[in-house]
Parts: sequence; C-alpha cells; structure tokens
Amino acid sequence: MDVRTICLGILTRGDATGYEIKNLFQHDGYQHFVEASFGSIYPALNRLTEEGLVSVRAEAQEKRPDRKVYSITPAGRTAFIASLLKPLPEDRHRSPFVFAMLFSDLLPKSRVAALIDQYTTQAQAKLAQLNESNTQPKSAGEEFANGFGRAIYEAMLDFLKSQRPKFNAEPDAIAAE
Amino acid sequence: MDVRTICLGILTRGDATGYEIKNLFQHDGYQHFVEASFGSIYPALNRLTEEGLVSVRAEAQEKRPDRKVYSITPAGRTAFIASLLKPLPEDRHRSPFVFAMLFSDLLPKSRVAALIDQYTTQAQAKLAQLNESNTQPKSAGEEFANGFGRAIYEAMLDFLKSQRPKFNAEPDAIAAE
DNA sequence: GTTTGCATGTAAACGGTTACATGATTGG
DNA sequence: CCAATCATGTAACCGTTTACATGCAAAC
Repeated sequence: MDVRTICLGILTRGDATGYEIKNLFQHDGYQHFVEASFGSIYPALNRLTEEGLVSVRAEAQEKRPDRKVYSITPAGRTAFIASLLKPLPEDRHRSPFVFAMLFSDLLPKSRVAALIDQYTTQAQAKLAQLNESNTQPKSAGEEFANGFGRAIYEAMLDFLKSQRPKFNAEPDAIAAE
Repeated sequence: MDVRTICLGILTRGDATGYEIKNLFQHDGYQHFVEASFGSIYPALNRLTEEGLVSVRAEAQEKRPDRKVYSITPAGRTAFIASLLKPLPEDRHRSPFVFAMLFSDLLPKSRVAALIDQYTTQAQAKLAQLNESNTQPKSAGEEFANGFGRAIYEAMLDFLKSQRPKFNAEPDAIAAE
C-alpha cells in the first residue's frame, strides 16, 4: 500500500496534520503492517491536495511552522474505498533474520544464538505493545489487526523457543579447562 | 537484505547463473522471506564481479546467450559472512490485507468476506508448498526457515478461521424476497 | 545540558520493479 | 498454436529513505 492511500485511510478517521499522521500509524495495530517517513508523507499530502482528495486549513502558530490540518474530501473518501475494492497487492514479509538463519551453518554458534535471542526479545516487545493497547475501545478493524499481529508474534515466539536449544551456545570453545 | 547479499548467499551453496539464482530462491524456504527480479540480479552480479567477490566463466551455447556461471570467491565468502555478523536490518511485514481490514467498517460485508477468503486460500497454498518440499534432505537453515514459515501460516489460518464468522456475507441485501 | 516533542519541507541518493529487446526449444 | 523454459541485459520509472535546513519549548 502506498503512502498516499495510507494517508487517505488515516484521514477517514479524523483530521490530522502530516506530523500526526506519522505518529498515528506508529500506534494501534497499523504499526506492524504499514510504515512511512516524513519524506514521503508531506509530498503525498501535497499531491492529494492538488488532486482534491483532501483539503487543508492552516492554523497559524507562534515560533513554529503553521499546523496544516488535513481533512479528507468526499472525492477522497470515494477514491479510498475504490482502492480497497480493487485487487490488493500481495503481502511481503522481508526477513533478514530468516535469511541469516538459512546460513546458520556458516556462522559461529554464539552468533546464531544471539540472533535468535535478539529476535525473540524484539517479538516479545512488539507483542507486549499489542497487548497494552487494550484500553481504548477499538473499531472492528483495529481489533482484527491486533489479533492478527498477536497470533503471528505468538506463533513466532513458540517456534523460536522450540528451536533455541538446537543452537545452544557452548560458549565458543572456552569450555575445556 | 539487498540483492547483492542474497546472490552471494546463494552462491555459497554452489555455482549458478543469474537465471538459476532467480529460480533458486523461489524454492525451498527462501521464497517467503526474500525476493528479487532479473532487473536487479544481473546488475548486482556484474558489480560483484567487478569487486572480486564472485568470478564468472562463460559457457558458450548455440542460439541463445552464453551461460555465465558465477562462483563465489574467498573474498566473497568472507564479505558474506561479515554481513551476517553485522547488526541485521529489521523485518518488515507489509500487509495491504491487514491495512484493508483496518477499514472493514467502510466496506461492504461481501467484500470483507471475499478478502478473508482470498487471503486464506493464498496462505493455504503457501503452506502446502512448504510441506511439499519435505523430500530432499535440507540444511539446518532450510529446516528452520521452513518451520518458521509453517508456524506463521498456520497461526494466520487459525486466526482467519476464528474471525471469518464475524464477517459472514449476508448476501448483500438480496435476502428479503 | 541534552534529549524529546512539535512542525514542515526539499534534494539527493538508493534500491528496486517493469517493460522491453532477442530468440530457439520443448511440452501441452 | 501457445505457453513455458532457457538466458542475458538495459533503460525508464517509481516510491521511498536519508540527510539536511530551521527552531522553540518542555522535560529529564
């Protein structure tokens, strides 16, 4: 999903500035499956404005740039829904971790063990984040995204735990004294 | 992981042409976590050759381009392993499907149901592929990658199955006759 | 006193995909 | 007869990231 569409989607939930959009999809279920940086968000919002899919109102501020608050227009809403009715691009899960594990036979056992342990810690942190956001009432969609994320991270962690012993770090040849 | 590194990795397992490299990581565990097209592989191999990380020998063929068989050099092997010892980039799972589901409240129920059903079918196909490749003896790494993939797809399928009823397609308002 | 948050934006660089060009052979 | 397999490569395009520019205020 491109940044344009992501911005449009977030704006269906309420008005926001570019800055807020960035933060919004670092929380609450968006986080694990989409991302984008300022360098792509601001140009995207400008283009969407030109095309009439969003509108802006500038709120003046002292001593920092004007807040530019974006709203989705009816045309924008239509375009957004249309984009979700077209065939979606496929998911892609790019995993440097799994790639590295494919070559575990070329690496010191200690490195492989560290790789697994790091990945485990990360997955635990992400899972914890998903469980945290149980406070606010969520839309059906957010609940789905949360559940989906949780299911995946839990499965990863189970698998990682089951495999970990195979790569047990005999502390790299210091043992024999 | 960039295409360069992926090529290097595959060549640690044996010599191959650019064409073969492409096909190799469409099989056996690589498939779900890395990908690249010819348009990036061929230039990558040329650059790796310039840098002395791989070597080429051309095998003449009648009536089609010479096969250029690439081998990894000792320098290439060292560089590859070094790249796996450095901190790895994080995984990124981009999911247009989950993104669309976040906005399920804006879509017709029939569309949401179709989305889930399509995604389920895809996941089943990928899982089947992983289970198929149980014939050849696998390296520890390939076994790990396979298991990891299986764990994820199974968890997804379970979750999808559990959620499916919530989006049951009352066939979009034709019901009342 | 340094980091974080607020707030926007541009330019260069990067990495990659898509489409194109070429063309014989084999299998359905 | 058409599609797929084999086989390499280039060029245009695309979307995105990274780094830069600017700068105050509040929190730690």
